[in-house]
Parts: sequence; C-alpha cells; structure tokens
Amino acid sequence: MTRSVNDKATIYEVAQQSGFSTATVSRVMHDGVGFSEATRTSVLEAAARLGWVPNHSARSLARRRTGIVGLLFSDFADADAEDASQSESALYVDQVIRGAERAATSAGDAILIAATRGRDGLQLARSLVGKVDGLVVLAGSLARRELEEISRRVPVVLMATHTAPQHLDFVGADNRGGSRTVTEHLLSEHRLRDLAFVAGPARSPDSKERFVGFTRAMAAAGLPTATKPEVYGGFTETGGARAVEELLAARRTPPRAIVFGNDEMAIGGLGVLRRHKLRVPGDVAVTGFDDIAAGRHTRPALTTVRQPMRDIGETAVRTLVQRLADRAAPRHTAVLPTELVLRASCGCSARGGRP
Amino acid sequence: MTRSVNDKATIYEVAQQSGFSTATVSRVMHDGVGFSEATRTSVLEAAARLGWVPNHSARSLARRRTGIVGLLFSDFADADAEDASQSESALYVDQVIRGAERAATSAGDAILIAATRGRDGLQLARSLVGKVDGLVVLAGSLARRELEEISRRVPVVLMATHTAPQHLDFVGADNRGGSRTVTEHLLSEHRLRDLAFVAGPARSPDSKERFVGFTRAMAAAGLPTATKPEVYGGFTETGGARAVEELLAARRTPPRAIVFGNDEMAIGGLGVLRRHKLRVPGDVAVTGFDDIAAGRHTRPALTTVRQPMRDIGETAVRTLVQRLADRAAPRHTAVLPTELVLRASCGCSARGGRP
DNA sequence: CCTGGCAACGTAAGCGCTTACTCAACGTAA
DNA sequence: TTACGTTGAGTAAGCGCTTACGTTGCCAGG
Repeated sequence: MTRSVNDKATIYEVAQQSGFSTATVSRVMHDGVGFSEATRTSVLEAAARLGWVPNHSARSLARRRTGIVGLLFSDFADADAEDASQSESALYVDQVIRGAERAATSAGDAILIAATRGRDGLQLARSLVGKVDGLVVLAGSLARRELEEISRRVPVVLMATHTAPQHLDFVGADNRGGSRTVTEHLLSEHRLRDLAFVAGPARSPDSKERFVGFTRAMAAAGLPTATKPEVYGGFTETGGARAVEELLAARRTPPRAIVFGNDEMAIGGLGVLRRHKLRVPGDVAVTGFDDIAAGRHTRPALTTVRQPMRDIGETAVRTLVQRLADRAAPRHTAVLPTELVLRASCGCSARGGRP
Repeated sequence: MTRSVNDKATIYEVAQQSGFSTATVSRVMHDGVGFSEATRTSVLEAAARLGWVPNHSARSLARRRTGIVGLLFSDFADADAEDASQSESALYVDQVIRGAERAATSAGDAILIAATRGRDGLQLARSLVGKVDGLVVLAGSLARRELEEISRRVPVVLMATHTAPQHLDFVGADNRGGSRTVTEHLLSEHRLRDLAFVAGPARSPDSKERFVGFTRAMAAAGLPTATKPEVYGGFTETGGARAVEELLAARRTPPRAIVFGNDEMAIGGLGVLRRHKLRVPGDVAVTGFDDIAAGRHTRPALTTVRQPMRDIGETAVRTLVQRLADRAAPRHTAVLPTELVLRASCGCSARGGRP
C-alpha cells in the first residue's frame, strides 16, 4: 500500500518500517509487555520517524471504549439577555468544568463539554452518548425521564441535585450543613436572635436544603421557626432586593440578621438595606451562600458559605471513572463539605479572619 | 449473530429488523436521499425499537473525521495556591470555553477541552491530536515549536496572541484599539492630561499592545510619551498595588489618571490610592481592562474595556470549522473589537451611562 | 419491443486499531 | 532424553460504521 506524504501514517507503516507486526507495535505502544527492549526501541523509532499518532477512532472501536467522558450542563447565560454572559451564576458551572477537566486529564481521559440551551437537551445528550464512555450531568440540564433514557445507554453521574433517579451515582455539596453552620455562627458568635431567611426559587432543592439548615440551627438554639421561608428571592440580585423590601414592609422592626439563600440575593439585599439607612452589620447582619467573586468586593464584604464546585466537578468525574471500571459496584454518593467564609457583613472583623 | 440484551444494538440489527441493508440504514440516518418515505419510517422505527445509537468511533473511523474539535488552554489557577481557584484570571478562559462550546455545538460538533499545567503541554496536545479534527489553542498553552509540531498533524487556530507561526489562523481582541479608546476618553471627555500607564508583564503581547494604544492616544493629543511603561504590575492585584506605590514614590504629585493594563491591577491600585487619601476619581481617575466581574463592585465601580472573550471563543471555533471544510483556504485572522465600559472610576456618573 | 436513465436499494471492501490464538525457540526439571 | 513452561513474536478476525459500485425494476422515448 502506497501513501502520499500527506496522508497520516498508520500502524501498518510503523510495523513495516520497524520490521515487526502490527500486534507488536500495538503492544509496545500500550501494554509494555511481551517484547524485548530492542524491539521496543526499534518500534518507537519507527513511530517517531513517521510521526505516527495512533488513530483514536480505530482504537476506540477496537477496544469498545473511547477514553472520553462527557459533561452536560445548562448554559443559563444564554437564556438571559446578551450581557448576561457576565452573570455570576455562570461561575458556578465554570468551576465545575475546571474541576472535571482536571480529574479527567489526570485519569488519562479527555473531557467533552456540552451545554443544553432550552429545549434541545435530550437531542444533545443523545448525540453525546455515542461519543463518550460516560456522562456527568449537572442538575437541571436534563429532565428526569430524559435522564432515565440516557442513563440506560451509558453510565451517568448526577451532580448537585438530589432529585434524581435513585440508582445513579451522585455528587453534591452539603447545602444543609453549610446553611446550618452560618446560621449557628450568627447565633452563637454574634449573639443575634431575630434572624430572617431569604429563599431561592421555591422548588429549588438547593434552596430547600439551605432553608432546612437554617431552621435546624434556629431550633437547636431554642428559637421559633416557620415551616416555610418568609420570602423568596429567586436566587437573583433583583429578587433579593425585592425580598428584602417585602421583609422590611412586613415587620415593624427589621430583623437583626438576614441569611440569604445565595450571594446574588445578598448583594441585591445589601443595596436595599443601604437605601433604608440600615447599617450592615451594625443594624442588620447579612450572610450569603456560594462565595462568588463579587462578594469579596461589596461593602461590607460578604460573609458566605463556599461550595467546593471545583471539587464537585473533580469528584464527579472520578466517580464516573470508577463506575466505568466496575459497572456492578454499589451506587456511590458523595456530599462534599462546604466552608464558612467569614468576612465583614456578619459582624466579623473586616479583614475576614476567624472571629 | 446473537447478542445478549445488554449489548448495545448495532446497525446490523437495525438493518435486519427493518428488512433493509446497512447501507440504507446509514443513509436514512444521515443523508436523507436515495430511499422512499416508507423505507425511512421503517428504518427509524426499527432504530427506535432497538434504542440504537450509532457508534461514533466506527463512524469516525469510516469517515476519517471525528466531529470533535479541541480547545487547549493553560490552567493558571493550578499554578497558584489552593484558593486561587477563585482567581479572576480564570474567568478569562471560562468565557472562552463557553463561547467555544456554543459555536461547536451549533456547528454540530462536540468540543473537547484540556488544560496544560506546567510542562505537560506537548504530551497533552499529542494525545488530543488523535481525538479531534482540529484544535483551538489559547495563547500561552503551547510553546512555539510545540505548536509547529501539532499544527503539522491537525489544523490549529490560535487565540489571543500574535506571537505565533504566521501561517496559522488567528482570532484575538483589539487590545491596542481598546486601550487607545479608554485613554482618549480620559483625555477628551474628562480633560485630563497627566496620565500614567501601569503595564502587565513586560513580555506579554497583550500588555505591549495596550501600552501602544495608550501612547498613540497620548501622542495624538500632543502629549509627551515614554517609549517604555513607567511601571509594571504583572497583571496581578498585588502587582498593581506595588506599581502604584512606585508611581507615587517616583513623582512629586500623583498623576491625574492611571490607565491600568488590566482590572486586577486597577483593583489593587484602588486600595493603595485610598490608603494614600487620594480620591478616585476626584484626585486620580482610574481605568482597567478586561471587565472582570469584581470591577462592577469596587467603589467607585471600575471603568474598563471589555474584551469579547466569549466571542473570541466562538469565532475561533467557527474559524476552525471553516478551515476543516477547506484546508486550502487562505489564512484567516480576526481581530474582534473591544468595548469601552464607563463606570464611576474615570469620573463618569456612578451609574455607568455614557457621559 | 428495445434502450437508456433514474430511483431505490444491496454488496462488500475498507477505515486503523486490538487481542485471542498460535507458534517457534529456548531453557529446565525430571 | 523427554516433557513442559516461558518468552517473544505473528496471524487474522473482528470492532460498527460509510460509501464506491453494482444491481434491479420501472418508465419514457424511439
């Protein structure tokens, strides 16, 4: 078989040039056993001389394994206006992507990413299924029944949500614990009693978990708690602002502290409090959740709870890799710890040390 | 050929079930010509019944095209300390990733991402080469000679740097123009004369370009300019702070405005100015570059220049897709316009409208 | 009635690897 | 000496698609 110089070399050329069979070439390239040192050298030299890079498709086909994992998420930014590309909520996913990339690369796999936008989720997921060995799916990017279909074809690990088919591997953050911790901090370190909670979307599992953490801390301190959040802010800045307005309108005196379901709402709330001439943390202490970058630059800087999104991404991919290695293993779930980040808005010293 | 239920269906089963040949099945799935409507329906039904998803590796092998493009970048965050995962510089890449993902998905391709960390760049790139049809490489992730090798095997488009092999497609932002525009704004709208420039790393092409834009604007206004930046801040927050200290130490009166090479340095500088009791923008106007999220929350909010990183990512992938379609086409380069973002730090009204 | 053209398929040869099976040669133990 | 295990390789059958060629049947034109 002759080839023009432009064609990429194949294992056959390498075999011929080195004087061995394709089987030996293949073994040298991967296994590392079943041949002598001299053979290895000779094969490697031939490969280098020809500039041969094994064709991944052929390899995958023969091995029935692609060495690629997929990450499916939803691109919120696109749903919004143009400049929403700067939206903070985006950061969330970006960290996950980074973590996933890292874990995949270090496992010797490559990672494919794809964002669902609106209605094409299933379509997209289907097209991925053929390309990857397994899929990490971020909460919200696929409906439950779509998940069922996809997970029947390929191993799936769910990320950041509990509302999922019970049989799938899962990785998430300890929303409840984080929320409880920050509430306890307000309660015991700062001796505050009259606390309010601003929830995210009513149906968000994360928001629910955070509310539960809040109520648990309150109850443990012997304080009365409602069964439902007082106000909802939809996890957005403007929603947070609106929620605080409602809160202030509904009470004769403002609460001594507001635990926000996330940072964006807290930032929105901060503006409203300022407009109402309420000092933070003097009159009202404020905490957020997520530790987005902007929270470090607000005045006062925002006390918050950091979710290890990057770790979550990493852990998710690692979990997937393990699953790929042993499809029969028991379901694996990981709830990663969150971290309390103390800054000024709760009443701690401005430069963020522990109190 | 019998198969257990667990095995994934192949085109052969679909062919058999539908009563047609594999060629027809293949045609129905992709081409859309050369068969009747009844045939299509029957094939599609069989495929659905079997839950068949075409094996991507086999397809790629036969077509000699993977339908996957790669994005190679360097993960700065990992080079730093642990908590650098929150580093602003990261955002840069994230936007690019998003844009690239979007363009790839909309072109019907999938996108593979990989981050070089330290020395393994070439290794990683090589492993990608076999998996993708083409590669988008972000500035700094590969050395020049590594680029040469890789681009010999697979089409490459360079992103965000000019210091590249001249024959490769290129996509970047108009650093020079953006810098010139923001300088001109200071000059003509705010009537400031005594401007200083804080550069990034001395060897950064971006920093150089921005300095050139600055000097061009100065020269056009008939003001004296140095051939080299007065001070360097390495594109970091602490570097920016240090640079401002130097600047103030070197002059008897502070400049009326400081044009920072990027936002991070500007944010660092803001702190130093405050410590020196200098009002921004009253005493010293300040501008940045990049429009990172944090810049919106500083006090005063930071006037800056937005780089369309997302567009750059999108354009890069689109360029690659075109290149793939026509390898002989002339080299394509795109320099995307930057956008002046006016906020309070330059002296414009606090709520960021045009002056 | 014959011929040519076209639409609608079918045949089967790859695509470039991996790997189960073989096999030869060479000890080594009995 | 014989039987047998090891080591270092080669053979060739896939892996599941795509697609260049054929083939068949049908219809219009001559």
